[in-house]
Amino acid sequence: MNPEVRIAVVEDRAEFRRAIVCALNARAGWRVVAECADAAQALRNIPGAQVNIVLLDLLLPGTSGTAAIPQLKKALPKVPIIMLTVVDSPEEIVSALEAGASGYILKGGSTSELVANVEDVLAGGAIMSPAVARRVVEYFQRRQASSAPAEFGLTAREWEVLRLAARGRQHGEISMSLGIAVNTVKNHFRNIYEKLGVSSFTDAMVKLRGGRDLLDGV
Amino acid sequence: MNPEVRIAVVEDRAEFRRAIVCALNARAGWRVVAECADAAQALRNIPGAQVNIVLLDLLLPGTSGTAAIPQLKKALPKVPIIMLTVVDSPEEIVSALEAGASGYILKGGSTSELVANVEDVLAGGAIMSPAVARRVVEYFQRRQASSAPAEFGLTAREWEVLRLAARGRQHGEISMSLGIAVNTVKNHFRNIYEKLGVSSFTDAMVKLRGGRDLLDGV
DNA sequence: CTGTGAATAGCACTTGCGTGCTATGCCAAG
DNA sequence: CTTGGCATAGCACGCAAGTGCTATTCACAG
Repeated sequence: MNPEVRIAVVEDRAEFRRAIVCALNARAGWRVVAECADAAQALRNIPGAQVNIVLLDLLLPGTSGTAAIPQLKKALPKVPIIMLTVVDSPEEIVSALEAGASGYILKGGSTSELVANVEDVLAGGAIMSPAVARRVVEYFQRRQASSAPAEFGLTAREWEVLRLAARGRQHGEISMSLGIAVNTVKNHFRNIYEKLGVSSFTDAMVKLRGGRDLLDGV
Repeated sequence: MNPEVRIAVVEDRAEFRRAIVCALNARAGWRVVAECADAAQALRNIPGAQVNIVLLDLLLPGTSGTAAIPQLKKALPKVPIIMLTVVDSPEEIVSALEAGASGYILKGGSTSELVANVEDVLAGGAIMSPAVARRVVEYFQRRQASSAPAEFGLTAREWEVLRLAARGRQHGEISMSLGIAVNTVKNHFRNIYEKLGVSSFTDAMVKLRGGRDLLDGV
């Protein structure tokens, strides 16, 4: 029936990419017809390659994998995309699925699992490994009750700074309100970001809101 | 390590319940210690039965399985619940997961799959069969596509840009996702800010949220 | 047919944000 | 007493965000 399953692999780390490609090529009837190291290559090479399925890494140099999904989907609406990555935060997973990914697998599983997952997706299903499913479930449960504030270990002063910023104040205004230097405000943000594992104010808000975006309920 | 895995099964159709119970009891170290035909029975019998995991049907006489989840969770916060049902609508699946279910399996799979899924959940994961995962993905993608109409005189495109930013995306990522230039993204923000009478993204969020700050409800 | 508004895009520029690094004073736990 | 966490502060640098301005295309209403 299927003359051939044509696969594209997008992954920046060459050794890892090779390993995946080998595992996939080893299966009869499958062939990796496109290997790409970043999003730009992917967008250039994949549309013309007649692929049936795309394996896409999330952390790529330049454009992130998630950002590339909508464009890949626009060019190839019917080709399923599987995310294959080490990133397991609920927010990233949900973003990828919203963007159009059909599956999300964490690196670290065996190659036989990978092959089985690809089969599932080709058969019209979607796949999430148990670890990924767990993150998705966490996402739902947090958005439901936001019961556990998670208490990221922020100090009272850090919360104070955050509250003012959350009301639209900028660094200079915050420093005036609290009677401290702007540099100190910046240091508080620095420490907050580190504790939350983010690198921007907006990301911090999303994280503290349990993944609910800033327009939730508007 | 584990002296015994104690399981509860809630399912109204007796024959089906028997089949499940047999399959689970057949595994060494597992024992079904509670069989219930409806939610009321479940709430009466399960809390005292020292169970490690609950298999719960969705369609039950009287209270639905989903409605029973929060109460079971309140009595036994740490005991995972797996939904086992024929209902595969995205809304029902999402509701169950929001309510606190750790997994969702469609009836019709083999008993060996069932056993494997229970193992995954006991190991701390969450599980979704490919068919269920597919529904969840559909849910996310519809949620992203369906958009609110203009209430502040903002155009559809402007809302689209805002929503991505509200999830923590920065200008460059937004431009990639929408397939437009960064300058165009900036222009959209420019117009948004003018319409709202603000001059920063955070101010725009506060304004759109009716003055409620970004940490409201956290 | 023409005007208006939306979406697109570019360029130059300023400002604020985020980060890397260092440093001091304080206070409580060990 | 010393260690460690917290709050304080400074400086320099790169980059994202926001601003001012212009311009093209397209659809649609007048």
